[in-house]
Amino acid sequence: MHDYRTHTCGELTKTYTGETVRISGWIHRMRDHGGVVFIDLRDTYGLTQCVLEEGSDLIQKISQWRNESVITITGTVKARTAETVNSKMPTGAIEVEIRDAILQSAADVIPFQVAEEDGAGEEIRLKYRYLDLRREKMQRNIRLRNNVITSLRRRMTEKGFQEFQTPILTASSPEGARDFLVPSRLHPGKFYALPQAPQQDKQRLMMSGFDRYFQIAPCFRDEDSRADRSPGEFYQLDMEMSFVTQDDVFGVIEPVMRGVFEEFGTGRTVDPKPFPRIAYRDAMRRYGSDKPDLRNPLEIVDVTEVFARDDVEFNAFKNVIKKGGVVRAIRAPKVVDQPRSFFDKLNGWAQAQGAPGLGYILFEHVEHNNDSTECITSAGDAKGPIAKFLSGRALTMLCELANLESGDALFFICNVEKDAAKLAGLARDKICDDMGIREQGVFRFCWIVDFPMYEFDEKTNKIEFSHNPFSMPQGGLDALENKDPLDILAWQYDIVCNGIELSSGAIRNHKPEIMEKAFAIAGYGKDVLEAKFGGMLSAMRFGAPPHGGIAPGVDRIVMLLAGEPNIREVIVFPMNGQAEDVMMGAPNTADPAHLKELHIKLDLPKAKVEPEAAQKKST
RNA sequence: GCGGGAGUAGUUCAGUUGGUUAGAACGCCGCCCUGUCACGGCGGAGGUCGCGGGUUCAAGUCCCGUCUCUCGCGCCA
Repeated sequence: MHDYRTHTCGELTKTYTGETVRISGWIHRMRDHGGVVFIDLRDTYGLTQCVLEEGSDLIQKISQWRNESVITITGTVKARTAETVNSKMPTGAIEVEIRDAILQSAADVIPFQVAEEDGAGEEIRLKYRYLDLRREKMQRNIRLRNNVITSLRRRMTEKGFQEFQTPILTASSPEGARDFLVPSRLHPGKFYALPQAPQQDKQRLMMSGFDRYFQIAPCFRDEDSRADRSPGEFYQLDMEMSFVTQDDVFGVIEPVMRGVFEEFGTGRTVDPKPFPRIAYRDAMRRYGSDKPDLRNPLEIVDVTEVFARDDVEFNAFKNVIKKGGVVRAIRAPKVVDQPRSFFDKLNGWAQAQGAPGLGYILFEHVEHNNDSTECITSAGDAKGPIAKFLSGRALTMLCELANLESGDALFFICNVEKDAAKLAGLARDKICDDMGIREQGVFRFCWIVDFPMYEFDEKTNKIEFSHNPFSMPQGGLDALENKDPLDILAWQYDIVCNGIELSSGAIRNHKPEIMEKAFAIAGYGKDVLEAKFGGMLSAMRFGAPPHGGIAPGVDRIVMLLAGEPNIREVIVFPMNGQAEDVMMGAPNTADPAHLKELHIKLDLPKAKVEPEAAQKKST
């Protein structure tokens, strides 16, 4: 018989009755009835009830073992009597009568409970992550992650993509996030950078003629964390393909995303229609966001023209419009029966966001004309604090623009365009959740396309790349030479699911002359370009195929599928919000000899914490 | 860097207007219990109320400072 197990804790059923088996695992729970003792033994596959019958000479020994100790049990599989069957457990029809038990590893008293969700805080869960990971939910999440990654690999491989490994020790990229640096021993004063993404590597592979690349790629960015952004490092399904247009990239990745969300959606559905494509500018106008959650049925409409009319007296908006501002409206359907507090709370919320308030008009009665392209309302049918400032014609225009029905309300936001769009976007989500009308049980995908190539940076007063400087501008060199830079669009796209940005991608620029011009517009001379991207430019001069790709975030995909609001719930050993691994003690000091070898001298800021307190924390 | 929330037993939390010995559940320890499966019963131990200062006859509670965690903003091509 095997030293540790003949079966797992998830597999024994009635068909094994009478067999002598050996199983190993953790003591999940113990129920000591004095004469008879039950042990739920747990491994990653399941739970099996083991029983010590009355009179067993093992009772004395075993009843002293603590939960989470690792033990090996040898015994006989017995069918339970009808009254004692537990139909909630897959192994609930049997139990193992213990003949022998070995304590493989005794557990101290555990700092939080493994067998139940006791609500332990994240700090302590991360400190004892190996205990936390034993819990059912974490086992399920991490297994899901593994299954998702396996599925992604299979789907990409089936489409003819090859998986590559690209360097971890690589060069700093001047654009984008902060790099993690690694000092070089052989080259004093020089540093490697960890890749923020294998962006240039995958382009080099296309230039190497490999045609279809993918990788479950580790990416490193030294930026602050968020609930959906793990600190320090994360994984992407990175892919790139040659001789393709934007449609070709969508044609490959859309079925992969759809497939994996259908495969692991467990009842949640994906709309069978192609993912809608929304131009960036439309997304900002209609949803106030470049990552709209399409489960939210509310849309934003521009009603600036109504408030600019001479027969509208609302000067609070008029004065902003005169200075170039816009008015955006959100239609809230069928809210006529909402209590006054519904509107007051939203107003208070808007003020907390820094807005003067959230004006609204409640349209009690709206009549549609026969041809149904027009609707009318009269002043008496419009209620709310700002209704009195609008003429009947203006109110009718609002009805038409927002396609209102009787009982609907419009909420108004007025500001310069960028701020109005942003607040309208937030208000759109706030109103949706207050009304409780966000769609449940679905994954709503969309593509955001036609991102602008450049944007005006108000801090530096300069034109900057708005996204990836390697993207191909729509219209190519001609557009760069002849259009207003701020009007130039890029072959740059995002994929969004339920309001979470899963990925950015682009058709890349493969022509050195376009690259030079693109960088010149952003104020970078040929020398800068040559210094920073010399290798890439050079590769472009030896026959570079047109190519493009995308890189969906694996952690975010798993997070969505697991239904977790926090990305750290789907990562085995995440760092905390301060990018520390509290269990491993990373980052940590280096000993002087090691630093010397790396030619590094420290120039530390003044200590923020008393040394004593810092020491207390680290123990 | 900025803003919100939190910090009380091993864990999750309660703690009134500032007023007796700071409580509960789970966990832990001891005893009892022959069928439970979140077993049950009895008893017990366990607290620098994050830390420092202040107000007060009296502070978990009020004030100031500070640290930590978390959410958001900035940042994240």
